[in-house]
Formats: sequence, structure tokens, C-alpha cells
Amino acid sequence: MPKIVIPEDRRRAVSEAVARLVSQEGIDGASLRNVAKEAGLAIGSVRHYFANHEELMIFTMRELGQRIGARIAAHVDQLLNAGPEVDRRALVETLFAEFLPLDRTRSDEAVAWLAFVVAARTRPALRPTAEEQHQFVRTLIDRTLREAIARGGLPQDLDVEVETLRLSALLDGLTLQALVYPESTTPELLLATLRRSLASFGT
Amino acid sequence: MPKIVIPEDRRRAVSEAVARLVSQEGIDGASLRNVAKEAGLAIGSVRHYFANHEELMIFTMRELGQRIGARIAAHVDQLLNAGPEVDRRALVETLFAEFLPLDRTRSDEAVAWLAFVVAARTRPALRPTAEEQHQFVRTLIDRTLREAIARGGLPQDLDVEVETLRLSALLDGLTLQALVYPESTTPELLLATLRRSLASFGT
DNA sequence: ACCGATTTAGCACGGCCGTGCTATATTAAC
DNA sequence: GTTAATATAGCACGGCCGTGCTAAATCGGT
Repeated sequence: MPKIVIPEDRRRAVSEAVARLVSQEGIDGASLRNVAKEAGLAIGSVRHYFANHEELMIFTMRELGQRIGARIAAHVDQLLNAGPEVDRRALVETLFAEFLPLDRTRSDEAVAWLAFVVAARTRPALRPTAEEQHQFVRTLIDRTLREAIARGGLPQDLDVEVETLRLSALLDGLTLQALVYPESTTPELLLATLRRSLASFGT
Repeated sequence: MPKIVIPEDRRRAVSEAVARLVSQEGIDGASLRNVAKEAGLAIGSVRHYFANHEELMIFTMRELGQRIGARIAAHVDQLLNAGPEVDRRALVETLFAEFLPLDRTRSDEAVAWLAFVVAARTRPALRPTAEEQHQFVRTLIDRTLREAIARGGLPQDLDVEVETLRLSALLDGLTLQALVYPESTTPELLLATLRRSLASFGT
């Protein structure tokens, strides 16, 4: 009977160490040795909870995706539960603004997520998670647009497929630019651009 | 007096080998040993032309950026030299479509470029090149918009800063999605989305 | 043939990596 | 105190990395 540890908690703590390292140093920075150090453990301890390095990366990417998704789901709930006296546009804007790196937490997560997504191109094990999240986003936008059309807020002849990609790509692009060129891509500008783009849907 | 080699040509050939490897295997794939093999040289030969690995990566990123930029500049020329009887909108669309990974060559280049840009976050030596290219794109969009406004093709009160970011982010986002999720982001859909977005500028 | 500047080539080192594997520590239950 | 399942720990190996450095090949000019 050993030290009492909740394996789930330990796994989560280790994966958070991974995310921090990926955020700061890129995917390469998350070697087992570095992760162990960042988590305050010996490498053998890290390896007790994850069969190998790949499992650690997969688990971390999943955790990250779920954390991001949970924040967004909260906004989706607000939109779904909104009464008719509410400004839906503001709720929609707030929902999609949640995708943008507007503060430190979201920036760090977005950086790590971006690194994982790009790595997923050459690491097949990461692909399923990337695909799931991508599908989640596309589906969310698609449904939001269809609902707005049904409510008469958007034109009946809107090309939902094109507009879904347009918004999804804009969010990705804004995120990428904010992360890579932060001096010329401020949070205020991000929001203004999102607002402008959302406004262009009704035209 | 040795073998006759044009150093510039050799450097370019080696950097092309780098770009291929980055495209196929990510930044990690471009180790000196892999590059030497891909270029059909011994590692010593590669090292004769580049002081170190970092110089090789910087040079490659520059070459890539210039290659992409040259193709775009050709379209800019067409737009600048266009007479009044020409459909400027079509020329503008073609110009910006050049940023999208619509064929194999452009996809390969875009993948490599994306990998370099993301790596630039943690490799300071790559930052200047990323910044230059980014500036080039933003400036190009800015000038295109201002020109269209001056010609009366766009509203006088257009927010150029926001619209510049909107288009630039869209291009980045479309590229990222086409590269990472190609099954759901076809070339036709890319073009339709670009066209739709350009159309939204006059509204 | 000799010379020398350029080109080609690669050994060996220290460093870091992931992983197979072994060993020790821990602690509730008995 | 003993037991045993769990947790902590890390050695050593083979592999790959970039780089310091040395050596040989090349070939036009003399």
C-alpha cells in the first residue's frame, strides 16, 4: 500500500506540465526529462502513469482540447438558454470570441494547441484529436448559422458551407497571427475584426 | 582548383532539400544528416556551404519566402498594369488566391512555411524572416484596399486596419485548414470562401 | 608534374532522446 | 512485524543530433 495518489490527478498534473513546456518551447521542449522536471517528479514517476512518450502527448492534447471545449460549451449553453429579449448577436460574438487568445490563459492554450495541430501533420497518433476538435468547431458554427437563418436573423440563401469555413478559418487565422505577430495583432483589433466579420454574414 | 560548382546554386539545391524534408516530416526532419542524404551529398559538403544548422534553416526560410513572394509580385504587376477595361475584382481575386494551397507545389510550400512560422516562435533566428513576410502581406492588402477606395470601388469609410487583418487572417486560416484538414477543405471551397470574403468588403 | 584554392567527405565527441528494465520506498491491511 | 500493491526513482543502452576538426579529392593554372 503506497503513497496515496489519485492517478487521474497525477496524470492531469503531468499533462499540464507538458502543455506549459509545449507553450514555451514548442513540441520539442516536452521531452520526458523536461516534463519530469517541470512536474517536480523523477522521470520514472512520469513513466509510471504513461506507457510511453506518445501516450503522454496524446493525453495532453486531449486534455487541452477538452479544456478549451468546455469553456466554449458554457457559452453555447448561454446562447441556447437565452430568452427572446436578449441580444443574440452579442451572445454569438462572445461565444466566438472565446476561441481567440484574448488573455494570457487563452494565449498559452492556443499556442500549445497550435503546436499540437501542426505536429499532428507528421504524427498520426495526434490526428484523431485534431480532427475531433476541428469537427466540433465546424459543427458549432454550422448550427449557429442555421439557427440564425431559421430565426430570420440571416438570409435564407446563405451558403452555410462557405460561411462556416469563412468563420472557422478567420478564427484560426486570427489566432495564428495573434500568437506569432502579437505586436501588430492586439486583442482589441482581434475583437473588432471578429465583430466586423460576423456583421458581414447578414449582407 | 576544384570541381566547378556555383556556390549559389549549391546552396539553393540544399535549401530545396530542406524544404522538402520540412514539408514531409516537419522541422525535426531537417537534420543535417537527413538534408545531406536528401540532397545527395555527404554531410561535410552541406557544411561547407552553411556555417551551421541554424544558418541553413534561416537561408531556407528566406528562400521559401522569396519564392512565394515572387509569385505574388507577378500578380501585383498584373493588377498595377491593368487598364480601365479590365475586371479588377477578378485580378484581385487571382492575386489573393495565390496565397492559397490550391495545387501540390503551393501546398508543399505552404506546409513548410507554416512549420517555419510556428517554429519561429521558439527560434528567435527565424523571427525576422517571418516578420518580413507578414509585413509584406499586410502591406499588400492595405494598399490594395486603399487603392480600391480611391477608385471608388470600396466605401470611403472602410476600416482599413480591420479589413486588412480580416483578409490576412482569412488567408492564413484557410491555408492552415487546407493543410491540416484537407478532406474537408477542398480547393474549390477555398476559392469560394475567398470570393465570398472579398465580396463582403463592399458591404 | 606541381600547386593551391575549392570542394567533398566523414570521424569522434558531448549532448539529449525514449525506452527496457531494475530497485527502493511507501503504507494500509493483517 | 510482515505483506503486497502502488508509487517513486533512475541506470544504461542504442539512437540521433550538431559541431569541431581533419583529411582527401578535384582540376585549372603554371
